[in-house]
Amino acid sequence: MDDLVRVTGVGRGAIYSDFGGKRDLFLACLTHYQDATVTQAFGGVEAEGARLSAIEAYLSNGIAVIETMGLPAQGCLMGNTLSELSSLDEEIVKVVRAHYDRLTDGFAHALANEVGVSPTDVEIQELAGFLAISAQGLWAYTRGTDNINDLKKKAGTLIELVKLKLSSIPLESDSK
Amino acid sequence: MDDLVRVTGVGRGAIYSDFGGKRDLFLACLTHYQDATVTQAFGGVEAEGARLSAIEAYLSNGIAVIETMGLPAQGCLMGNTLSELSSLDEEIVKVVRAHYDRLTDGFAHALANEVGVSPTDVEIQELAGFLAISAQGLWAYTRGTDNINDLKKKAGTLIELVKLKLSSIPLESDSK
DNA sequence: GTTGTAGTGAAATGATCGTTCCAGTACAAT
DNA sequence: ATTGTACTGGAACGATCATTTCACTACAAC
Repeated sequence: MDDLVRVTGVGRGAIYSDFGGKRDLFLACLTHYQDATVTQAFGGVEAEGARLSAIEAYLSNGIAVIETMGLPAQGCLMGNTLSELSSLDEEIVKVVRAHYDRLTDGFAHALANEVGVSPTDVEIQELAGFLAISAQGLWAYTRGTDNINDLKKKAGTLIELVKLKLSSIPLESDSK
Repeated sequence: MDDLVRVTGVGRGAIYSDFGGKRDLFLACLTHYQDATVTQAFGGVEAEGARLSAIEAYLSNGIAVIETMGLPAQGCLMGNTLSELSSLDEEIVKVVRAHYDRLTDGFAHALANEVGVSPTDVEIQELAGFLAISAQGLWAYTRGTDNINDLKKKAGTLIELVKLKLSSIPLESDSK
């Protein structure tokens, strides 16, 4: 709280009257992170007509941002929150779960477009959920490394594996 | 610290004389976690002659333990620590990095055995590093879900993708 | 100009927590 | 029996921190 007062230049009283307290402030941060940061970074994957290239762009853009900010990075607020959750605050868990669902839906959307099947396809859903987990794992990893090329290669491997899997789901599509 | 005194039944003074303080205690916990918990869970992958089946067992055993302990789970201490690292304590970062390296080496060892190539093979190394990240992502995810079947499917997808990739590295091997 | 709203700046409160200290106890070694 | 070691139980200290309160200021509305 002291840090917030110092960094934002906003008075203590204003913070406590605008938000209820520390926990509510944090919840508001989570929501704002979803609306602003995640939408900014992930919106391309959720956009109409997005395909595998949008997923590639999501990863490489994320890594590019990290590169300009300098390693080690800060990771994803959602993933960090999930790993810090000791007192399992149901309201906060709900927000984090919604994030994973959002990632999964977005990935499924783009993957389905790529292959030309329904986003509700079981294999697509499962692959999308897996992508969400691996991506979160990657963002967590950025907190501990200082090797940007390592990061890029790992993202590349993720995309490569997804492509391999996609090519084994050949239905009514024209694939890239 | 109060919790530790209450739960362990060890006096406060003893804790502070045996370990230096809170930070040193935590570092000792990290080291002990490596020696005991990780070795217990991951030793099969590191064992001589381990192959892909050992990796499958590592994942399914981990999920089985989680199932008996009940969801949501606690995740991996190394991964949790990495995500909680705000004051980047170099000594602690070192331990967490070593954990990722250990996972990567272990995976590379088993993957190389599976395919019949050297563990230093570039593609094997990259796939192993990717496995480490995805596995950590999976353990983090267990902190937020209560769906054990979802977990099992995600682990299955990870293994499936690894198999797909392995089958594209056919050198001098007899594969499973 | 007055009123109302929103914010500042700083002090004060109360809780939490890491750490230290010490008197007393259990017990093994000699 | 005595000495030494290791530990307990609990008090106490000091720092940190979330939260509250309040006198004062800036400013828009009317």
